[in-house]
Amino acid sequence: MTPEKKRARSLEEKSFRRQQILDAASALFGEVGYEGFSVALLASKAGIVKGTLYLYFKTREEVFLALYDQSLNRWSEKFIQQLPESLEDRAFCELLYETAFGDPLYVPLQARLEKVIEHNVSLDCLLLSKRNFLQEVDRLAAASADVLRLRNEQALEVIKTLGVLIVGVAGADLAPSLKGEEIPEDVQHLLASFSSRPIFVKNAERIIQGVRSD
Amino acid sequence: MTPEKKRARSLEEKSFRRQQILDAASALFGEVGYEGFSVALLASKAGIVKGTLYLYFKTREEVFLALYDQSLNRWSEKFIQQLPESLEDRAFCELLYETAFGDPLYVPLQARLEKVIEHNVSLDCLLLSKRNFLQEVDRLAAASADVLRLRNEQALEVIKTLGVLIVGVAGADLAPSLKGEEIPEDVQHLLASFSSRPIFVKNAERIIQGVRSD
DNA sequence: TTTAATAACTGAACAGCATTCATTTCAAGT
DNA sequence: ACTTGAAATGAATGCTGTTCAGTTATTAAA
Repeated sequence: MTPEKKRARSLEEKSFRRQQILDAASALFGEVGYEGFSVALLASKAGIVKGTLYLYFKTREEVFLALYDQSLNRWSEKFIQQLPESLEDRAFCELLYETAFGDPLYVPLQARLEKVIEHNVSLDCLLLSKRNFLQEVDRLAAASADVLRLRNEQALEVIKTLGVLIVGVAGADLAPSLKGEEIPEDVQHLLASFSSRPIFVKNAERIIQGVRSD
Repeated sequence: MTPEKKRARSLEEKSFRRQQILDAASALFGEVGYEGFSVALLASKAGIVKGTLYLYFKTREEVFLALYDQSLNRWSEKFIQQLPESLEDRAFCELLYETAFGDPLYVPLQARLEKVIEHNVSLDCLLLSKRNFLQEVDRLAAASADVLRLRNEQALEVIKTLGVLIVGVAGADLAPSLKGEEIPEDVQHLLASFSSRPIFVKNAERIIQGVRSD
């Protein structure tokens, strides 16, 4: 748990310690999820005490925001890297879905970003995050424009809209907490009809086609 | 604050008291929003003490869930009632957006439903809520089928998908907490380009057209 | 090598939260 | 008037994120 006990004096050491905390947070999130997450657990996982955490992050939510920024960049990178030269709309949507939902942090954090995380964060952090977001959207749009044979402006609209759709379908799937429960037939059927993957893929396709034919 | 001090003995009186609490919760939510909401405030607003609240709701989130169920029914009712005999796709989407976002509770609660509220709620309450949801979706679909000249199955898909889109765009608008802050030009521009209304209307239209031409 | 200054780090304390439960209080039935 | 059962209470509990006066490791100076 505590690979480094030395104090962080230089800027380098400090940002290394900061990243250590974020790595611990990432691991903890994977174990207990958003709801089970606590500052006490994070501190213990990172091998420091709670007080030290607040030297590196002003609030618990700033940890999540930093985690979100990293997860967005990681996903964006991976998605762009996997994009072939050309792709059918359908396959494009499937790849986007798989890579986004494949990331252990991106979708859970994106889904809670505006309504939960951003609510307890300094303006500085928020602006930093928004600018990073803007940059990644631009990168994604530029990469997608070629693949989908769209003008850059159109690709930008596609990326923005599919981001919105991701958030929308993120809530659709059954909460893991209910996985073991006894759920009656009718409700089980309802939940199945809201399965996120087909909803996303089908409608993402419709949106791309809509943008293309404008 | 305390219009009724008498004890609730009969089932009627109890469900009346329950509704009193929900009304107080609704008013409180309007004043302080989701983040500012607390059980202590709610109790004081309802003219009872915290302990009494827990005779009527097992958890804080069950209050929100009950509030959500009512808001869904209220919005659905209002939307259906305002539907004319026939409507262009665009106007249909606009009406849906206006009525949904016009309700003071529906969108804020729907946006937090799966990722926050449902997390601390008994299975009974959850099933009740899901069944109510299913029923309202069916009502909405039936009413929309005529108006949009779609088969019932198609209308069902449209309603389900637009619900997802509502959740997606719900996070898009600027948090009210930042309304007064000094936000730089570039970020302001970014946020403006994510304004929920045009995104919803435009893409809802595309989705309806997609469903129609399947 | 000893001393002084700096700031990273600590951990106890705090205020606020949702939730619980032994006790009190009230209204209906006898 | 008395008994009874359940509604209502409010103090207590255990948890939360956050703060800060004090401690200690580290570097720079003497």
